[in-house]
Amino acid sequence: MTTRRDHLVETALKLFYMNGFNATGIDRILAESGVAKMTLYKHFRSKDELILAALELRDQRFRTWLEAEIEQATDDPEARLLALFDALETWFRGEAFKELGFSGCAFINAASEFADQSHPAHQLSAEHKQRVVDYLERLCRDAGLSDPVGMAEQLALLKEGAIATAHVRNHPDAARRARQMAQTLIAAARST
Amino acid sequence: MTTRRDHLVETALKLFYMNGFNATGIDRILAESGVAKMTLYKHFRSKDELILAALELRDQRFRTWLEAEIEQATDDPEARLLALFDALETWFRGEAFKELGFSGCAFINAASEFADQSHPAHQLSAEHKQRVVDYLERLCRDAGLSDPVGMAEQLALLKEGAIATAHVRNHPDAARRARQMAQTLIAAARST
DNA sequence: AATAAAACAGACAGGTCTGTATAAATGTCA
DNA sequence: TGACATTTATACAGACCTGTCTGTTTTATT
Repeated sequence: MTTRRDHLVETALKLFYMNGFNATGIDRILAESGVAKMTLYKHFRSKDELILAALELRDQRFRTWLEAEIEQATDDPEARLLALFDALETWFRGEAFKELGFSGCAFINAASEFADQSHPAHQLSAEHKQRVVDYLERLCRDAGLSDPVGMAEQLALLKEGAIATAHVRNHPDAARRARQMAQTLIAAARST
Repeated sequence: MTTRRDHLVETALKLFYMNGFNATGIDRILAESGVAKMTLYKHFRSKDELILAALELRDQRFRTWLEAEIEQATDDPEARLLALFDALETWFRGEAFKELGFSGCAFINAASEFADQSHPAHQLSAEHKQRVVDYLERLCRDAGLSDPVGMAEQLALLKEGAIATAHVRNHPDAARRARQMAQTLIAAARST
C-alpha cells in the first residue's frame, strides 16, 4: 500500500512543475497533500530524492501520454510523425494535463534549475529526452525513412524549439509551425 | 560614474546564469563582487530588480554579440542566415562568453524559474526572444525571401530547439543539425 | 584642504528552509 | 481485543534568506 507515497509524489510533481523546484518548499507540498513531514522522510532521504521521484513520474506519464496520442491519431506511419505536433499543440493549450496546465517542459525546467550536467536531475532530464528520441526513431523506421536516426533528431529538435517558443513567448501555435517545417523536411528526406 | 552598479550587475548576471536565480543568494553576489549590501539597495529596491537589470544586460550583450558574429561572417545575405547557426555552435562550445561558459539560454532559464507569464522576468524574456526574431526578419528581408516573417519564425524555432538540445542533452552539435535543417527549409521556401 | 556624496563593514530582524526528535493517534491484522 | 507498524501533530535546531539600521571610511568635487 504505497498510496501515501504516491500521493506525495503526485502533489510534488504538480507544485514543482507549476512553481519551480527551488521555489517550492517542502512544507507547501506537505500542506497540499495532507501528509506529515515524518512520512515524507520515511519514504525519501531528502528533498532531492523527492524531486527525482517526481521527475521519474513525469517521464513515465508524459511518454505514455505522447505515445498514446500519436498512435490513436492514425495508423499511417508517416502521418504519425506529424501527429507528434498535433499532440504538442493540445499540450500547449493546456488540454493534455488538465490539473497541471502548461508550464513548459518539466525536464528543460529541471535542466535550467540544476545547470550542472552531473546533477542527477539534469541527467535524468537528458535520459528522458533520449527516450523520446528513441521512440521517434522507431516511428521513422516504421515510416521507411532512409535515415531514421537523423530524422528522429530533427523532429526532436523541432519539438524542443516548439516547446521553448510556446512557453517563453506564450505562442502555442509554434506547434503548427513546427509541424509545417517537419512536413517540408520529411518531403526533402524522402526525395533523396 | 556607475561603475559600482555595473560591476554588481555583471557579477549578478554571471552567478544567476551559472547557478540559477532562486539558488543564488544576494550575499554570494556581494561577496564575489566586493560590494556592500547597502550599495546594492541604494541602486535596486529588491533582488527582483537586480534580476531584471541582469537580464537586461544579458539581452543587450547577447544580441550585440550575435549580430556582430553574423555580420562579420559574410556579406552574403543568405549565407548570414546560416551563419546564425555557426554562431550558436561557438556559443554552445563555450567559446563565446568565456567567463560564463554555456548554461543554456538565460531567458529560457528565467522563464522556467518564473513560470508565471505575468512575472516581469518572464515578460522580459519574451521580449528578448521577439527582438531576436525581429532581427532575423530583417536578415530574411535582405535575402529577398518571399515570406520573411514566416522564415524568421522558423529560424528562431530551430535556434530554440538547438539551444535546448545542446543544454539538456549536452549536444553542442545540435547547432550543426539545425543549420542543415535551415538550409533545407530555405531552399524549399526559395522554390515557391 | 574642506565639504558632500558614495561605499564601506557588520550587526540585526524577521522570515523560510531542510531535516530531526518526540509522543499521540490511527489503522491493520491476528 | 491486543500487538504492531504506519502516520500524525508539533516543536525544534541550525542554516540561510532578504532587507534594514547604524556608524565609519573612502572617494569626489570645489
